[in-house]
Amino acid sequence: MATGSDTDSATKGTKGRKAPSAGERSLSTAEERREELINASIPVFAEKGYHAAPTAEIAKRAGISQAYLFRLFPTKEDLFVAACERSCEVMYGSFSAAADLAEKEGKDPLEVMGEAYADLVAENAEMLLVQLHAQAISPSVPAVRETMRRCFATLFAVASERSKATPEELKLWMAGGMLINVMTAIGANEIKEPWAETLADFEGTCDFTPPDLLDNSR
Amino acid sequence: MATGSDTDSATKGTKGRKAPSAGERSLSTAEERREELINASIPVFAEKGYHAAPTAEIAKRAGISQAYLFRLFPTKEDLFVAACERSCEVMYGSFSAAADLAEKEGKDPLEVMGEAYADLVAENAEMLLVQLHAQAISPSVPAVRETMRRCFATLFAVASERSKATPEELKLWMAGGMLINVMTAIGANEIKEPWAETLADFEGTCDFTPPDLLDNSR
DNA sequence: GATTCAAGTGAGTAACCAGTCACACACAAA
DNA sequence: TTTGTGTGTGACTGGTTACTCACTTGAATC
Repeated sequence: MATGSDTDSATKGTKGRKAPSAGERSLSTAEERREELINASIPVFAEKGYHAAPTAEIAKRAGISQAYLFRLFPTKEDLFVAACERSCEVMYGSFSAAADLAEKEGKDPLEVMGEAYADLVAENAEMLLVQLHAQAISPSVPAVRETMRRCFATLFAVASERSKATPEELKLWMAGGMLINVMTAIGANEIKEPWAETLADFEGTCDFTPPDLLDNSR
Repeated sequence: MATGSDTDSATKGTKGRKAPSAGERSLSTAEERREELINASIPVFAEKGYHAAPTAEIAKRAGISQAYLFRLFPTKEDLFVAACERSCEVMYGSFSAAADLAEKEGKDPLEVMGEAYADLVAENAEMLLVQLHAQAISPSVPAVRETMRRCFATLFAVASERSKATPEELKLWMAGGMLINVMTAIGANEIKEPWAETLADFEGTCDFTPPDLLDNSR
């Protein structure tokens, strides 16, 4: 209930139904509710994982009843898959924006995308945690596995198209991203020991490009 | 359903739980049982994760009652932590053995350890899946987070001592390991697409050493 | 007003699960 | 044989959870 107060007056399109006329409309469309539900579910899935996240808590955060949640998403799995897809889309968006920036400033796209990812994770760990949980349950939940496969396929495609990197460079770049994920999950940045400071230093983690490409950047 | 009917003798009313068979001791020590329990728990935790893994199933696999499980491990969390530690120890062992081999054959230790890890994961994905689940719940289960931190600290120390790699090389090596984990979890090796074939090719993933060190190997 | 349909909910239920408890048995030493 | 201690269990329980159902409310159309 903490959340949901700020989003109740979305009403961006409201084509067919509207007529708030000085009063706010009390009903949303199912599509709007689904959107709110996805947003509300991400913190809960991030914190507790798929199995331990109660649908009742998600519904409460979205400001709707649990019963209505199950009308909008017939199963909890459906909702989790939607949350996964959302977190993937956020990542694509972040990468695309970074690539635009790199293109405009003549920097190495892969490097800027890596920095963008480190920033995204630092300020919005929820997306990453949803992904980690999704990866972990991938072997036992086919729908989630398919979603994660598509996620990596798209991620790879975006990174490949927007940079001129070789497959091997892309692989190293991806590997760096995976390391960021894990180190963030265990909070390595809070640890003042050499191993943690080495592994949790994200400044150069995604900077796997040969030195000769890094003349004007940074 | 079929409560323990598969294990040696029926558990029901039969007094002797097992035929003594000529002076053999029929009771195990608590320490032995704990060991069996850890081994039995790993596949279950690997497949279902921490929250969805029922203690009853673990007990059944170990051939003991659920009640006794809770005498040996007061909470499910304790058991999960023990399973995590076990999977870490398996990894250390694999790395140490690989380093011995590399030392004897004059190869690059980091490279051989990477290959050993790829082999370990390929033939024993359970260890890796336990780790993946542990990473995912690290933010919300402090005991697990501590365990994972120690795991990475030890891993880093072993890799550092047994190889002459710089911190930066160790970081790249670790990142490669994280990529192996994720690609294995989503079964990327089954996918016949360029992105998957690139990211799931583990032969060279951990081979981040400069070319001048790779003269006699492979 | 009457009708229709979508949005939305309170009050469940059946299943499951971590953890408990009283009790039984195995073994060894006295 | 007794007694002490550790191994081991069946039968719960209290709490939680995904999902359901009968029902109400809101708004557009006839």
